[in-house]
Order: sequence, then C-alpha cells, then structure tokens
Amino acid sequence: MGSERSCLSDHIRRELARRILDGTLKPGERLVEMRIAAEFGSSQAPVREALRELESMRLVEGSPYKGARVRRVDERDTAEAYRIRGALERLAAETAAAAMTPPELEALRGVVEAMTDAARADDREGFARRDLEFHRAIVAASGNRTLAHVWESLAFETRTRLTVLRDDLDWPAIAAWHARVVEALESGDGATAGRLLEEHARSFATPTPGG
Amino acid sequence: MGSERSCLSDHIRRELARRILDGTLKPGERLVEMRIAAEFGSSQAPVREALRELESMRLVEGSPYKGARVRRVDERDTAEAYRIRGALERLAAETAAAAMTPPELEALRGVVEAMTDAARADDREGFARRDLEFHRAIVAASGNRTLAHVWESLAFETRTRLTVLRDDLDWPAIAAWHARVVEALESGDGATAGRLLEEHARSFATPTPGG
DNA sequence: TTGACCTGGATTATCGATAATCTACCATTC
DNA sequence: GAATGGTAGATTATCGATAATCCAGGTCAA
Repeated sequence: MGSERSCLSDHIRRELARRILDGTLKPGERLVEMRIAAEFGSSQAPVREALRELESMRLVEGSPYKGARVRRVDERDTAEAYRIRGALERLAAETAAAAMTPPELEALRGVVEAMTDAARADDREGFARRDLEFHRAIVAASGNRTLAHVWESLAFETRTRLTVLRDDLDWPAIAAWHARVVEALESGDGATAGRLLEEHARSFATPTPGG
Repeated sequence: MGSERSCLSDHIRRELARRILDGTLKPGERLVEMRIAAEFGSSQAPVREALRELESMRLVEGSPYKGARVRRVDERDTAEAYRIRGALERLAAETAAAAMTPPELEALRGVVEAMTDAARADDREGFARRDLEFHRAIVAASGNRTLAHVWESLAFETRTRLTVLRDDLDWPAIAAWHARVVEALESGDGATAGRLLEEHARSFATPTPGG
C-alpha cells in the first residue's frame, strides 16, 4: 500500500529496485542516467527522481557530478538491517497482540500454512514470499503507519533473496516457528510474540556459518 | 555527515526542511513547485527532486498530479514515531553497552551535565539540543550505521520542538534520568540502559495529560 | 433543485537541449 | 622517469517549454 503510484519515475524506480533485488544489477555497478532513460524510452528527469529515491532507500549511492552506483550491500549491512528488523517487529507484535481481530489472525494462520507447504516442497521462492507476507502483516496489524513505512524502507525484498539461498537452514522448522508466533498473538501474549520475532530476525543477522 | 552536498536541489531541500521545522511552513500548506522555483531563482526540476526527498523523509506528502503539502504531523504521528524511537534506542543501547569506550562514556556524561544545567536554568532550547545530542550519541555508539540512518529519518529535530513546549514535565528529573542511562552503560548493563530508553521514549508517546 | 457533464485555468509530469563538472589520457617540463 | 597541466569526451545538473492531468465553477437536462 501507499507507494502505488502510476507515474513514470515510480515505474522506473520499482523496476530498478527489482533488478538490484534479483542481481541483474550488481553491487558497485554504475547507473548512467541517459542509458537508463534510453532503455525506458523516457528522458533523464524521471530517471533522476527514481535514482534519488533509491538513494534514500540506501539501495544506490551517489555523489554530485559523479553519478550513482548500486550500493555494495555487504554482510555487515544485512546484519545491521536484520537487527533493526528485530527491534521493529518486536514493537509491532507487542502492539498488534492487543489489536488483532479473529479474521486477521485467521489470515495469518493461512499464511503460515502456505509457508509450511512451500517448505515441504522446497519451494524457496514461495517460502520467501510467504515469509515477507507474514512479517508485513504483523507490522501492518500494529496500526503504526510510521512503523510500516520505516520497515518497508529497509527493503527486505532485496535481502531475503540472499538469505533464501542458504542451505544450512531448516525451512520446515522455521515455518513451525512462525506458527508459534501466531499462537502467542492469539492468546494475546504480545511480549512472547515480540521476543520470538526479535530472536528470529537476530538469527538471520548472524553470518552464514560456512562462509 | 553524509548528506552535505552542494547542488541546488540539496540546498532547496535543506531550506525547506528548516522551514517546516521552525514552523515557517505550516502543516497542510501547499508546496507549489513553480512558486518555490521562482523564489530560489531555479527551474522546476531541482524543486521536484527536493520535494521527493522530503517526501521520503515524511516531512511532506504528495500524490501524482496533485502536488505536495507539508505533512500534517498530528499527535498520532508523533506517538508512533516515539514508539519506534524507543525500539531503536533500546537496540542501540544494548549494542553500545558492550562497545563504548571510556572517553565516549565521559563525553556522554558531559552532555548529561549540560542538560542538567539547562534544566535548572529553564533553558528549554538548550535542553532540547542536549537531549538530541545524547540520544544521537548512543545511536552512533552502537556502530550500526543503518540504525543511525533510520533514526535520523524520523526527524526528531522537528518533533522535539513540540514536546519541549510542554509545561507538565519535570525537566530536572528527566535530566537525572539520563544520568541513570549513562550509569547503566558504564557498568556494561545494556539491557537496563535499553529498557530505560524505551520507557523514556514511550512516555513521550503518551498524549499530553491536559490536552 | 439536483445531478451529470463540460470547460478554463492552474499545476504537475515529462521532454529535449544546454551549462557545469568530472575523468582519463596525453603532452610537456624538470 | 615522475610530476604537472591541459584538453577531449562522457556524464550530471539545470533550464525552458510542452503534454497530461486535476479542480472549481458554470451549463443544461430531468
């Protein structure tokens, strides 16, 4: 919600974000305004606006008269973002526990089921999508719009791609773990739900064991 | 740090942010691109970029073909922001406790002393400045740059203005309370420091008792 | 009277072109 | 040979103008 506009610069922004996300655009790669403009059949202006927004999302970095590059998102950045995610979702869960309606909880449970199915089928793409949906729903259920905005600005769509490739994780266990969060929320225990979410995020902030 | 550029659009952005901050531009006020451009002697393009960045800072809001307005920051927004602040600073303190050096702690103590002096002199302007300095220092000491970025994006310079006008608060007590945070950090007790900071922020998230 | 529909003026979104600045390369000097 | 300075090409920052869209107010039919 929110950022669904229809002007050209937003289209370009979304598309560039997607490419950074899926690795088409590699870290450190230059983003030349006119080249991008030519590709989208637009002029320079919308591209500039898109780049500026991506910059404020910290997906690209730039300096005056030198242009923009895809930001090099290293392990440290990801770890930092996941720690913040933990803190934010903890707050979200604590707030949401007192406010979530039975239909909302039902929907959340459905997401967890889909996640479990994806884990069984080793459908990591689907798993990642459900996972995002789950966490986003809790953030939304907090009713704190500023929180939702801040959470979105951390662009976990980008980072999840990397995480989901890890082979050392027990996906069905993670799905089951999400179910525990739902149970805590159902019993109105926001503190427990919050603690679970914070630990979960923190576990992803740890570098991959093997390298 | 960071955002010190020298191009026109950044100059316009900073100036507009300042005016929103000090109330020259009032909430809900329209920001017409060509009018602003005329005032700064520029064309439309730099103004547009500035507005888009202010939008991502949530200082202004806009929709396509309808233009931008100074964002109406109501009590709810402020409450939301302070809750997030609490969550973020809690994380910051927990991380910083294990990392802060004696000189850093010494500096932090100095800030609290200045804050205490300002409180005694009823210098609210000075108090607010020291308060921001204190919290910013803890966020910085966490070493989490992403956290610092997110924290800054909540623009507490803007909101503190409103809070500092409240008459129902015991400023010397608040200053003393900050000293307790330093003590916790000095003894390496990040959990306590974090809890104190979260409670503190949350207390400001509560609407003013009288109205 | 009321509501759908149009029209004019204002404003935003985008364009194509120019000015300002950077970077890499080469010549020149010591 | 190394350092300095200058020049050409590429790229960004900004401009002025045009196309697209919105909004207020009036017109007309029922």
